[in-house]
Amino acid sequence: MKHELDTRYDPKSFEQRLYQGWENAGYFTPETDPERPGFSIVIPPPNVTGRLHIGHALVNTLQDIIVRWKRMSGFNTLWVPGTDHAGIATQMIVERHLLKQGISRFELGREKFVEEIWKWKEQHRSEIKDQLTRLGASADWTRERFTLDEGLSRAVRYVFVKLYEDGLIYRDVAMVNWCPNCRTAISDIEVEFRERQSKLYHIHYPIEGSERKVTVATTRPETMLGDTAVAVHPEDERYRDLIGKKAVLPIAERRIPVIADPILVDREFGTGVVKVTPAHDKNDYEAGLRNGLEQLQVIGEDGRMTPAAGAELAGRDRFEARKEVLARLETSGLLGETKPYTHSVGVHGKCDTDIEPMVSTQWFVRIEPLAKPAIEAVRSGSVQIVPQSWEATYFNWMENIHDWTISRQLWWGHRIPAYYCPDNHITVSMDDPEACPQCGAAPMRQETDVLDTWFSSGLWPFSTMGWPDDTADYRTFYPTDTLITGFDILFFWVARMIMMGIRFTGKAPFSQVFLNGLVRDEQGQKMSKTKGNVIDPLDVVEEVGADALRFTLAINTSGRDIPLGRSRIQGYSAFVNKIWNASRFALMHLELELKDARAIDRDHLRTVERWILSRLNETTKSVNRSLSIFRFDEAASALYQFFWHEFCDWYIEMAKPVLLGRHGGEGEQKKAKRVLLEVLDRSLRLLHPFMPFVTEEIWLKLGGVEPSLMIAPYPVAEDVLEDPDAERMMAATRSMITTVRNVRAERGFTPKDRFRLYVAAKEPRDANFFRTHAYLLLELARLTELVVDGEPPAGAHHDVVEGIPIAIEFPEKVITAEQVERTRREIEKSEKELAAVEARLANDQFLSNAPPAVVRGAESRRAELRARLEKLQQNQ
RNA sequence: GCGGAGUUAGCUCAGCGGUAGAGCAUCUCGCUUACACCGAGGGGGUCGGGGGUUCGAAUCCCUCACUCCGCACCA
Repeated sequence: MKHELDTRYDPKSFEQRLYQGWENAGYFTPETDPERPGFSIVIPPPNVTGRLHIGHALVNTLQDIIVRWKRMSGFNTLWVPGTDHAGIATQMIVERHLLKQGISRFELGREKFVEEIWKWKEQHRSEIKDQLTRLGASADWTRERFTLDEGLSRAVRYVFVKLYEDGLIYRDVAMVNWCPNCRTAISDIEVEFRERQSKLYHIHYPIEGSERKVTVATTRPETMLGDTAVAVHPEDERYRDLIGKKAVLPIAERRIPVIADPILVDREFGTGVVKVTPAHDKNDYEAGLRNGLEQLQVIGEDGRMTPAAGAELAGRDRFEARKEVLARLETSGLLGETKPYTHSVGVHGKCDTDIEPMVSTQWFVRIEPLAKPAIEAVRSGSVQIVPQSWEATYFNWMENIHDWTISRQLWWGHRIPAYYCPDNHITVSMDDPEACPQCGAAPMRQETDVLDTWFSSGLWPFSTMGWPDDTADYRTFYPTDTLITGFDILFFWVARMIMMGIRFTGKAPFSQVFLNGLVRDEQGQKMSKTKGNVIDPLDVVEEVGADALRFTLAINTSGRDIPLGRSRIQGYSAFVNKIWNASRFALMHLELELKDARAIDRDHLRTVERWILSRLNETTKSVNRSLSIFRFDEAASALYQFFWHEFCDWYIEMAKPVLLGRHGGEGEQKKAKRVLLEVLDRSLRLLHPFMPFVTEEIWLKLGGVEPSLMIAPYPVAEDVLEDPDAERMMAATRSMITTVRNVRAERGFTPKDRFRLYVAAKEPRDANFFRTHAYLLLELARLTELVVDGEPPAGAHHDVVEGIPIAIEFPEKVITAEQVERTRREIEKSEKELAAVEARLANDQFLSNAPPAVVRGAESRRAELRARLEKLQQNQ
């Protein structure tokens, strides 16, 4: 029974059909059996803000490779998919979207606005699912989760209440990072620092009752309106006499004290005088607390000046106010020197707005008690970070961690389960309280703030498994095994999952973390819409199929950033095409189906067949090893190298004489077909995690026992298949063929010209091999005759390959200039190497210190070089 | 300022103590009945500079230079 493949590789004709088949058959859904060896992984939930980009394609391809590999390797495998509500980001996008239609969220009100976001979420969630489907992600959609799901929300609430009861969550007044655009507090890590060309302004503050002025320097003149002191160093002789006096704050005309503060002021820096604005600068805030200074808020939550800034400036934007303040200082002659100044400014990463340090009441997580065990988990190796160099970064951050601001003044997210009674007693509990447990008063008002989105994603590995309930999923699949994600969320997400996981489940949520790099364009530039160098993964899938994209991503993943361009993907789509065509060739000749094929009897195989099985075995070994250490590049390269350059270029070509009936009998042909089937079958299995679609489409035609390749066993190396002897003979045969082709071209013959080859095999075994395998050389090297152990005529071209002398007899003596030059260079090169090897072997230190194997290697290399030189010289 | 990574063929990278590699690009020849998204062959590198350890260094150590990425600071 013959199965054929279409002449053309057309991924569109089968990719979606196959995925549907897998999903319908339930292959993505594991059983909940705690007894079976399990493997689980949770997706880094993409934000429901929009479509997936190429970075998502990368991280999900890598997860799918591992997941498919583990599933085929016999593990009860679960990959949990899902999405993140992404607090600020989603709220911002939907708000902008509605504004385009002329609707403001404030008109809509909280409830209606949140409803709008839910609609948006549903649309994008399904779009994301569709995209992952197109990539071939074998995730269990029956277990899909969303961070605002009922179950996950319960986990969030449980954790909040627990941490509050344990004293690890507290509410306090503090200086936080405020985004005037988003009108919410954000945590320290959400602030990004941007280098900016700015100006440093010097401002003179007159001293009351004196002619003296002190000069301060600032990049933010508008904040001077909120100054409540001027500080100098207590031991600074220049200003010592001013301590305790008053300075007159220009414009505001307020009197503010000159104070001494050794912590705030560095004598060496600038003028040695610092303006102190406790309400709008972090250091000043602390100095204010130390010195009992007033906090005067001159910039409001909206980034506009408050009435405290003076009637004329109130309501003006902070940057406009800056210009105004400068103009006024200029007229009053109190503006000093203005210097260009480069410094970093903190901005909100999501909207690029300058952060305004602001004093406000917020909720915080006391982080140190959580961080300590999380540091220990990595230090002890119970959580392994790959590549390991990230560990240093992890420790550095975790050891200097600050309390985490978790409240957000947003509408979209988990509302904080804290309730205030009319007397402002706070109650935090799992259930909504009717009346105040402390004073009995009612009604209770729930806190309007929501939680930082990362608070819920920090629970993802166990909240998705049904925790805090003791569910079958939790027992079977938690802790998860591997986490694959981008290094950019190591602190945002990975660290928090480790902290929360250990605190609440007593176990680290995963044992290995693979951090992948950033996908960049071919020039190594970051991809961005403004640069126009973005690659949409779905466009690529449309063009060349998911398999080519996946393989390209995998073969470029070593742990560092990945340069990616269209031409690169094009290159690997050629490989997929090659697989298709080689399989097509094989299927034209195969008659047996896999399920009817008997085990291969290795003892009766030809050397070529033993050789390709040995190579395949080596490939199998290396692919499994590489995947186990996340070297996707190594695994993919090994497969590429084997399939294309060993299987296609050599094995298939060598099998053709037998398959096409030009050599050997029917018995030989049967054996060759059996091996061809074996190699194709195993290759497809090995390739499947990387290219699930094309391998499945072909493999289904091989008639295997399993209904799908994705649930067929992954190959494991078997030592019996290793065959150094066959490898040696094939290396010699290949070298001979290459040498003939080579010399033919150098001497100006065309591929059609045929010659006689003399092989001087000393060992009877070798001689016998070349006699029985003469057909290989005759066909592939295009010979007229192969003479084993005969005397070559004068004028033949001599060489030595793999220690075996050979000679090529030409019909006429043609020596091209190119050939002479080439021989000269060959000789020169060999002489140089021989001199080096001889020098080494003459060195007693080398002989006594180097491992015996290395010495032996050098000796045989010397023998080979000597023999080869002798032969090459005959060619001159 | 602290920490990390990088500097290998024209490009993008692998190799990390024992004869310099891959993919792409380039050049020559070939449409040989799986594949021109192909086949065969060629050219191309003193492995960033300098020092050291070693019988032996692209590979280990020191140092310098440049690039990138975190974190901190920034009157």
